[in-house]
Amino acid sequence: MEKQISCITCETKSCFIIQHGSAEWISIIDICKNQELYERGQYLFREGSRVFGLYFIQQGKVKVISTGLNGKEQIVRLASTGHVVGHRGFGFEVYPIGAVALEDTIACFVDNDKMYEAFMNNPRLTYAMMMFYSLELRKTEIRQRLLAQMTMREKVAETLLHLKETFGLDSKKNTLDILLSRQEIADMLGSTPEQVTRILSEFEDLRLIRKEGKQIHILNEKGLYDIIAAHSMNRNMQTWHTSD
Amino acid sequence: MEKQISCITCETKSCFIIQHGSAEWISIIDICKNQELYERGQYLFREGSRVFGLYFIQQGKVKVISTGLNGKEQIVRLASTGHVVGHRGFGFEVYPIGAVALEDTIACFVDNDKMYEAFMNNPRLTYAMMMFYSLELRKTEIRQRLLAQMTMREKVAETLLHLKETFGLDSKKNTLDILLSRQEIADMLGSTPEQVTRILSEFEDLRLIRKEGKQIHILNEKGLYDIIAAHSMNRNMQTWHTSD
DNA sequence: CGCGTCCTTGAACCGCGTCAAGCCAGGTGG
DNA sequence: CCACCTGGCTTGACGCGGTTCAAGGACGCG
Repeated sequence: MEKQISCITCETKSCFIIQHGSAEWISIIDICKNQELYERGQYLFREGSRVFGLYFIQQGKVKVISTGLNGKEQIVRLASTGHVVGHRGFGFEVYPIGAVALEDTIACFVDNDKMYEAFMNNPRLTYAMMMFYSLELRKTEIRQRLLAQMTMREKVAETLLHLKETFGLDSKKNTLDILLSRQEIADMLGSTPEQVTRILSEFEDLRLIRKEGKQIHILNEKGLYDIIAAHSMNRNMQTWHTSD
Repeated sequence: MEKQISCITCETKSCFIIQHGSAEWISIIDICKNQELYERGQYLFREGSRVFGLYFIQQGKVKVISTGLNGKEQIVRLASTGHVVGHRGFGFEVYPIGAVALEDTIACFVDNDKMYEAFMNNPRLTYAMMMFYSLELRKTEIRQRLLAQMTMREKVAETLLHLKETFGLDSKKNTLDILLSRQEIADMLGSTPEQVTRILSEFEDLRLIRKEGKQIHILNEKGLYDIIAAHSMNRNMQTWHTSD
């Protein structure tokens, strides 16, 4: 797949480059009018609210959540610079999920009509978008197995590796370039803060990680990988990292 | 959304009608050359094999499986007459999943090139297919929460309701019009046959269901619903039923 | 200094997976 | 027609992992 799939004209000008390998969109919506700043903790959109379009994250980090059983918050996906958010609602009446900024975030909004127009005029864009959904579907499915069949130890190990892949490391040290509370990590796994703490402490004892303040420093990536591999055999998959 | 989205010409002639409500394709591929019969237990395609195209089920029932951790079989989706199978692999090298006939099944195969050609020539078809993927994504996600947060009791109750929605009831009685082994039900939940048996027996004691031979007769649908609702609060969602 | 929030650790409970034994039905062969 | 065997279903006992509850500690903030 070549890189530049299509240029659609927003209000002013916008261009999406689809990097098919990572299945994420890097938006060069530099002149987009609908740019907006969301502060930490602020909602881009809420679960159940009407769908007006898609959000392209230009800068920042976002968690995509959905309210699960007995009010538990489930983190469906984490997204950062260059990712699309809101596509899970595209074509529907209301959003099945909400999106919250984890840190100050700049996002660009493109409304349904503009997207639809672009899709109708450019089959290749539509096709690319379809493939994007297809990939999302696969990732979600991989994650599904993760939730269904892994132990907590494995889930935590997997999640740490996933966080590294998604957000990378702080330039200074190997600390993950994302700050999540125990509660938030638990929300990704469908578990509890206590359990997360326990397992992280265990990993620290095993010299797999080190806690530095609230940051996490990965000492032995292969060790984490082994924890999963020991039980799973096949992790020839990309990370599950779904999107919304 | 209108019903008839597009007619693409297969080798001979074929026409897909997308019923957007159910997000399933009813294929009227009556003259399609690539029709083929698969007997119970036979694979339509296997996990890891090359992707050549999509399968439209004209008659029968199919389970879509993927090999999970430590070799456990995970049932990703059940499909029956009018459904599409294989779209999870579309656009990729190899299938991430396999499909097995649960009973004698007639499926029609359409190859990648034909699909691609149709997509390029008909943006509305592509758009509709994209929306189909989008819906699949939602369903998979709902199922994700199910696996992550429900207890086994709730999962079994949910699955019974799901089976009823998907396959309906035998005309004679309220028995589910699908025959699954305990093992297969367990594979849908990421559990074990023993656990499924236990819970089904419990449900029988509660007069929620009755076992008639190998068939299951649902006596009190609302009771099953209550089991889920008691703990979940909001089940304002469609069934999760994902596809492959 | 005191308060709130989050993290940490311990202890008790319980759901569920595992192992093992018994049961029932269908199929086969004597 | 019965004896036997086989495979799936059922039920019980047990142990482990994980959730829950509760108490104490670390840190930031007014």
